[in-house]
Order: sequence, then structure tokens, then C-alpha cells
Amino acid sequence: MSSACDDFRKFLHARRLKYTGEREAILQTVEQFQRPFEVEELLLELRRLNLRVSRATVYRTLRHLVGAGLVNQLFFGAGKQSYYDFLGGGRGHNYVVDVETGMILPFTSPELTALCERIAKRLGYHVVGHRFQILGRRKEPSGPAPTEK
Amino acid sequence: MSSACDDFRKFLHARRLKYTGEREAILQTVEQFQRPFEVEELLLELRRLNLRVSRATVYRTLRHLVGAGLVNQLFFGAGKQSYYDFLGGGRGHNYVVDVETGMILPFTSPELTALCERIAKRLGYHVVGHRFQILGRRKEPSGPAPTEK
DNA sequence: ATGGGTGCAAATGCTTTGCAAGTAC
DNA sequence: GTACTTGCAAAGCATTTGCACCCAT
Repeated sequence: MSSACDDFRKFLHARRLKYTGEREAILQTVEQFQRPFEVEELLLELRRLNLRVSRATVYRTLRHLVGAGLVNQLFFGAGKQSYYDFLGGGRGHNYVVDVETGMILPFTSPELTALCERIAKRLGYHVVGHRFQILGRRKEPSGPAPTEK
Repeated sequence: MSSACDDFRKFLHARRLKYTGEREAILQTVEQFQRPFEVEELLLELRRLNLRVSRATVYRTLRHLVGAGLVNQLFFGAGKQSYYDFLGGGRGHNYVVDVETGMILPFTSPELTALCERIAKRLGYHVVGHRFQILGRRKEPSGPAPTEK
């Protein structure tokens, strides 16, 4: 069993919540994603794998996974779906968002962590977490873009 | 007239949009806020000043102000109201969010700007903008908290 | 046995939109 | 005169919730 499953089990047990088949199915499917995903995508993947879980349960479980610190939730606007990102492989809470394609590229930055601490300290706060998105546009590999018309 | 008004006028004119009384009223009221605010607060303030503007027009105008770069929009989750922040006085796009009270504290950080550039460059992107929130908990000024109970 | 979990459908809450009448340019 | 705007109410959309039944512990 994955360590994430174990962590989740412990998290649930500590608050007298139950480790159900639905919750296990969701976590295992979430773990497969190699990139941030939307609820709709997760539902499709669950159905593809013949795992029957309702939309409501997916939302409820994602909330627990976020609470457990196993998954990060990204906001892109009111009325827009949240993205969720499994925090495996040392992944942090930092993303480059390609403003042209919408692609979301996670990255890690120890400098950023240090910067958070420094700023929070200056303002009299303890760091509990952070959200960081760089909005960017892909650089042309070289030379001007293909001739416009 | 404030420079922001002027900027907005130019922005609108450049795209053949109109500078109406409603838009002016909204911008001037937005400018008064010394901190990030919700649409609901803005509406209340407009009514207090006897400026009649509909909710729909407030939303439509805020969208233009964000597009013009005069106002920043902060997301806190689907189904949660956006906050808006007038970008005056060198204010950037960085905030400390008090996880206990919900208070939103803007701050500036030249280091962060530099860090964005460095990271984006490394990944092959041009920086178009960024969103940064530090989630924090207020430090006790000193000693343990006042006796519980 | 029991307290939490699930699916369904309805509800919620922020934001957007269609439309008819008004107005900046 | 011609678009663009406005206010209103209705629609839209992601997410949450009430409820009756189910199940992990």
C-alpha cells in the first residue's frame, strides 16, 4: 500500500472517520495523475476504471485529502473549477500557469519557502501555508515567431 | 481627477468603450478603500454615497478594472466571493491571509518579483503576472495567551 | 449496534447573461 | 445615428447539503 494511503488512514482514524472503499478508490486514482487535474477529469478516470463513486463523495473526499495535506487545491476564479494536485514526490504549492494554453506546471523553490518565512516574520505572522502562481507566456525557442501572414 | 481615472479613461477609449457615470462612480469608490474588499462591501458603500449602480454593472466594471491593471482580483475558492484590491500606492499582488480572522494584508516584495523572473526564465517562460498568498497565523506578542476559561 | 458514509436530487451562492430601454460619442 | 451600457430578472455553474439507506468499526 502506498504511503499516502497509510497517511490518509491515520488522518481519518485520528478523527474517528472511516476508511471506505470509495475513499481508497479516490486516493489511488488521484495518485496516478502526474499533474493537476479537475474534478471532472477525476470522475471520468474513476468511471474508466469502473470505480463507482458519486460526484458528492468525490468532493467530500477531496476536502479531506486537502485537510490531510495530501492534496493541494488551486483556485483560478469564481465560477471556475478548482484544480487539485497530489502532493507526491516532494511537490510543493507552486505553479507556473501558461496564460495561453492554461497548462499548469508545478515547480519547487526552496528560496520561496525561505522568503515566506522572512516576510511573515517581518509582519508578525507564523507561516501556515502559501499559494503561489506565476502567470507566464512560453518563450519562443529562438528567432521571431513564424511569419505572421 | 485621479490618475487612475485618467488611466481608465484611456483604457476604455482605446477599445471604443464608453466612460459612463456609473464607471466613474465605481472607480472613485474603489479608490477610497484602503484594503481588499468584496463586491458586497462595494455595493454598500456605493449606496451609502447615494450612487445608484446595479450589481451587474459593478461586476462588469470590476472586470474592466482588472483588465486595465488598476485592480487586482483575489480568489479564495469556487463558491466564495472574490476580493478586489485597488492597486494604488505601489501595491503589488502579494498578501498575507490570516487563517484565523480572514484578514488580508497586502505587502510588497522586490525579492519576490526577482524570484518570479528567475524561476520563469529557468522554465522557459516570460512573466505576465503572479498571485501570491502567505497563509499565516498571528504571533502572540509575548508570553502565553490570556488564561483560557 | 452505531455513528459516520453514500448517492441522489435539490439547494446554495457567486457571477454572468438576455433583453429592452437608455446614453456616450 | 450607432454602438455600447444599464438594470432587471433569469440563467449558469461549481460545490454543498438534506435525507433515507448502507456499512466500517
